[in-house]
Amino acid sequence: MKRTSFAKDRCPVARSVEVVGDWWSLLIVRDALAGKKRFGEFQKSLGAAKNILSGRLRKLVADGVLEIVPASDDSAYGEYKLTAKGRGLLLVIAALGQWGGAGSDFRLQDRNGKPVRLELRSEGGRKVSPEDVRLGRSSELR
Amino acid sequence: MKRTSFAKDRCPVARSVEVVGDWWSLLIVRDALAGKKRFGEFQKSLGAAKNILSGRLRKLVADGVLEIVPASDDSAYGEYKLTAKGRGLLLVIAALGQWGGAGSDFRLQDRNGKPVRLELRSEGGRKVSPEDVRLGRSSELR
DNA sequence: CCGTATCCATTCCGATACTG
DNA sequence: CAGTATCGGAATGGATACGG
Repeated sequence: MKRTSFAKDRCPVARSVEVVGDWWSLLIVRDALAGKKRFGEFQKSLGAAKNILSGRLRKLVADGVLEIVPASDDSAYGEYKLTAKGRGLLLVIAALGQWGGAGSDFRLQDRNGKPVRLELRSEGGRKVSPEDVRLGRSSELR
Repeated sequence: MKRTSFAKDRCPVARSVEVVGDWWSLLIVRDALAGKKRFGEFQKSLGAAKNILSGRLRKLVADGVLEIVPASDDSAYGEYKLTAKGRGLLLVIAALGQWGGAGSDFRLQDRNGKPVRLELRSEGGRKVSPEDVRLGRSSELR
């Protein structure tokens, strides 16, 4: 009676959910994208118990989202850094932020501080509204 | 010793996670976006036990992601339909799909069947790469 | 076919104490 | 500061049986 795993699922959404489809992982990635690196920073920001934070960080490292780099400054301990794969989650975080963000202070900005938004574009670069988008046939989803 | 809730968190990512930050909810939304409407369809597609599927559906309805509409064809039972808010999750699903989608058959397409992708654009409509995007200052995140 | 109710195993979470 | 160890309670997940 094990928990069903979607790791091998053909649907990429399911595979993603397997990795970041829980509470803490996404918030950890959010903080990492915001520049946090140290165990203590995450703990303070998230308010999670150390044991569970420890477990999540380990899992994220195992999944290739984070990596531990020796140390930037002093400490004998390493820092948690997003891998390229992990940085790819920016799109997911951004989408969640936009969705939950009506009337909030969430912001994405480019290097010059200009606001950035997520958009759907079709091949030629034409903007597409969500109502006009379809997922592939169901058979392609699983 | 209750589970901490992020529903009131100032960060929209956290609030979103509160609603769809679990396994099943996102997959249910995925299926709903793909056109599934009936209890049985979800159950078959997800392989989830009926009790937990029931609970998730109820929660998603309570959160305004799904609604129950009388019936399209025959049955005395209703169908689960995405609300406007729920359809907004397409961006999230799309992001997850793109992220987990290297070499898979996941597709988004517009009405004409042309492929659609998620992109980051700054104000003027200029494309921005993920590496060039920053989240607001940490203080804005929580 | 659409759920609800029950039972049990597992996993998760929070607090705290402890080590280096 | 950065974790590991342990513990109790809560929520989740799976199977199955039952009722509309």
